[in-house]
Amino acid sequence: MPRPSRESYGDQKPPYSYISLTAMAIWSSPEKMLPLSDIYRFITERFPYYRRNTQRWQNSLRHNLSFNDCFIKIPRRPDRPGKGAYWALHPAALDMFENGSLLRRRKRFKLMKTDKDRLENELAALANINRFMFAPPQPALPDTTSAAAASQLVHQSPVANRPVTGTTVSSSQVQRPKRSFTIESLISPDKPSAETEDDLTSVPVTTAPPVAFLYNPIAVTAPSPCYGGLVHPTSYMHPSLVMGLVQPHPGFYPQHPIQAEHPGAPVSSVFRFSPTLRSV
DNA sequence: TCCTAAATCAAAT
DNA sequence: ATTTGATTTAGGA
Repeated sequence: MPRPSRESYGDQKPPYSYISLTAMAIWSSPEKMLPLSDIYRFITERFPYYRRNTQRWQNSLRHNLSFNDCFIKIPRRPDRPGKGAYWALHPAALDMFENGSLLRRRKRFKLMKTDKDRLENELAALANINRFMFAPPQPALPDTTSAAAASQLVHQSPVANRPVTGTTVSSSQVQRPKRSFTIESLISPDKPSAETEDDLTSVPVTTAPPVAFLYNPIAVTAPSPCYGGLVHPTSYMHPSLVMGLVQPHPGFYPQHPIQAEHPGAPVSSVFRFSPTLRSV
């Protein structure tokens, strides 16, 4: 007999809030993160009720994504183009339904402003690094440690890690002499110079960082074959926001291999230069 | 009934 | 596609 083998509620509205539906969709994915379009699909495929009035509920859904801190937007990797960013669950929000109700939580999941700002910076930094990794090829730098090696490594993506210039991150331009990128300068334990701290977000990006990109390691169970990596020191948020070095990078490579079991573990000062990559 | 999360409508980026 | 605001609806203690 025609029976919706699914866990379908037929045309009745499922007893789930948009937040729980979205969380389900995200959590059901291998990488624990999905673009908006896939969230829509997950819902419409399972719940016939949502095959109607799409304009209405999808607008509400989107409203939820950006309004609730439990959802974080992760920039799409340039080598995997598509529309929109990926949406993931904030690790600290994984238990937001512990009270049992998928209709209404006891309290909203909200981050303190300070945490929200940190998250914002981190994502900016990662997106920034992401850009470098996939920056269009350019004449080699005298000092580029691994431009050549970089292009022959991972995947089939056209990778080039040459400096991107003229990519201004913020308003207040800061004139500074370009100097060659050196591992030493990035991992050196000494303080990032007086002016650094407060001006990180307003410096033109001019230096090539190590080849890296971000992914969502919340789903990683073991060091990924093609990425060595370092857990971002300020990866307060996503156990998952991990910087994956695409290839062994002199001076950087696995000071601390990715350990899915210990995500977010503080590492070195390698990423001291974030949130904005700057000439050093 | 009260509190406030969630849904809705919709304008602005 | 995202973010934000205003307003209404409704879960559940």
